[in-house]
Amino acid sequence: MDDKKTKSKIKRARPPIANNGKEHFPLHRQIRETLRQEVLSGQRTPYSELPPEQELATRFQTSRMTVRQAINALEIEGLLEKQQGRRTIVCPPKEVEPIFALPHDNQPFFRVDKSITYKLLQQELVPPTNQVREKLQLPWTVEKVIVVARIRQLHDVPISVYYTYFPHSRCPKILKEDLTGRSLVYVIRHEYGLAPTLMTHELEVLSADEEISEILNVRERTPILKVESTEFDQDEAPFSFNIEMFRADRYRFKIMMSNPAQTLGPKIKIPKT
Amino acid sequence: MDDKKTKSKIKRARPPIANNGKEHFPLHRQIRETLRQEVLSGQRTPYSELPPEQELATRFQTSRMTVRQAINALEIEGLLEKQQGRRTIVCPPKEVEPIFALPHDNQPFFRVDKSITYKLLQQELVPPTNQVREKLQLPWTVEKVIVVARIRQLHDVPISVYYTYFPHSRCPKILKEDLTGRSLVYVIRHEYGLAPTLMTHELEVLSADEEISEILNVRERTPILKVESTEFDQDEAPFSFNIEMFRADRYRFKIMMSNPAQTLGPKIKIPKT
DNA sequence: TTGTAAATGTTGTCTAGACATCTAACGCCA
DNA sequence: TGGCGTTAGATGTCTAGACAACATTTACAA
Repeated sequence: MDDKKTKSKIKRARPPIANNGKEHFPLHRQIRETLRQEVLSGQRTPYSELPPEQELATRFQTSRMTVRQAINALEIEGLLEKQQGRRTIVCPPKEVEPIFALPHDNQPFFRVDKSITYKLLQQELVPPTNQVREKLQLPWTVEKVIVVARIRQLHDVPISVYYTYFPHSRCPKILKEDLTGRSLVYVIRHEYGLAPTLMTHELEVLSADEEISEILNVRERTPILKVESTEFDQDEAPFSFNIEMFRADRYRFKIMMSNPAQTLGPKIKIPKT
Repeated sequence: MDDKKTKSKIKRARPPIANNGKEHFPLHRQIRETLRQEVLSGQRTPYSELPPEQELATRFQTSRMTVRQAINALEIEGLLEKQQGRRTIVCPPKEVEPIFALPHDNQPFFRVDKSITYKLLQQELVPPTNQVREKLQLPWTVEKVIVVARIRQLHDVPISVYYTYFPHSRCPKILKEDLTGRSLVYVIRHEYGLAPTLMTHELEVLSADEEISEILNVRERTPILKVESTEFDQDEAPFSFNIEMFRADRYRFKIMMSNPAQTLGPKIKIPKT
């Protein structure tokens, strides 16, 4: 778009003389909304560069710090992306394709094409934290659990990191499994015959701290969807506990479930939404 | 805690003379981490007041703007809460009790004690948006759908706002129902006998814009969990579409589900997690 | 030609202060 | 006692500029 000499008609928040007429928003807010509109209306396309902050400051007849305040807010919102030394660019829209799903048969599902890859972080015996001990209902005599930590990637870009904990007694050989390119769920189901009768999922939204942002290669404060799930067998005994942290700035999540009380009848096909 | 004269040992990011030793984080970052530690370690208790920004600036031997940069980041993170004219306070920890749940029988569930109340925003016939038309698979001849919009409150504090859309033909009397204090799900299930055979939920994390922040009475940019759900009957026909937006800064969400393939056996009790 | 150094352009950090706006406390008066 | 304007204290907005850190381009030298 035309980035030059389009002197704006932004209302000054605090006009030189006097103004008891209210009705004016702070300058940084007006700038923010102006820029937002430019992006949402399509005047600025994804990956296109914003003018330098100094130029925007001149155009809006304000100081650079005020422009920065507007831009920073839009960055947190996920509309813009900044990087020191380079110009600020417009973010692409969210992936509409739901990337993680619990389909109607309640088997956790993850897009299974070759574009999904895994990076192993950890696969060993560790002493359980209090949370893991509690979730897996471990007796006090148990001193170690198996932990498998992996990064899930789409086109080699990380979309989540997850930690899975098993009691050692249930699947001792997991430690030696080669998990490259295979869904952990698949291995558990098919090689150990462990299918959950009951699952619980707890969701929480948080913002990426230093550690997570480094692992997922995103900026700090990127919104994260944390999913804690526990799987139970027929005897109500938990056999795995998972913590997965998705970057929530780019992806949507989908859950499909059928009602057991009704599924005793004819089999149900899944309508395409 | 002792807020006075505790001169800090913060390393200056850009020392007066020269420093090629790297190893220093920006000043606002050091201040942020210092304050974060003070909160997380329990030195600062929930609802306690931070010292004024000017005082912190003096203690850290920096300017007020730099302190503000640190505090603003912690506010976005949900650790602090600011309000113009008052001192900044430490946020209470998140509600651990999951406030919204899909229990094992797949009936959406919401805490049913008297502490949950509703505020009606809208209950009328409207022309459907394209999204609603698509989700409800409405023929082109349908010109109006019923929309019910309500705010869900815990102890009279809003926790979510939701919009439910029905085809007019399915439950014509909804328009005249008194929904005060009653769960909409309850009415649909019991008075119209509509129970879903299949449900889909799509989750998305976003940050509160001006409209949402006003409805839910939170600051802009508060993290929001948006849940879009569709309910289908035995004939795979959708009979309701819902959009609910929860404030995600305070609450967790829980989903429990049993595996239909396994629940044909003896009845399952839900373990208390 | 290629590798490296310098220059340039951009965002990041920080300052010291001014004034606006909001809240709560104070104090006066009825 | 109760109501109300004033005042003090706190955060919000904004400026004009300086220097730092990083990415890219340019210029130069081997």
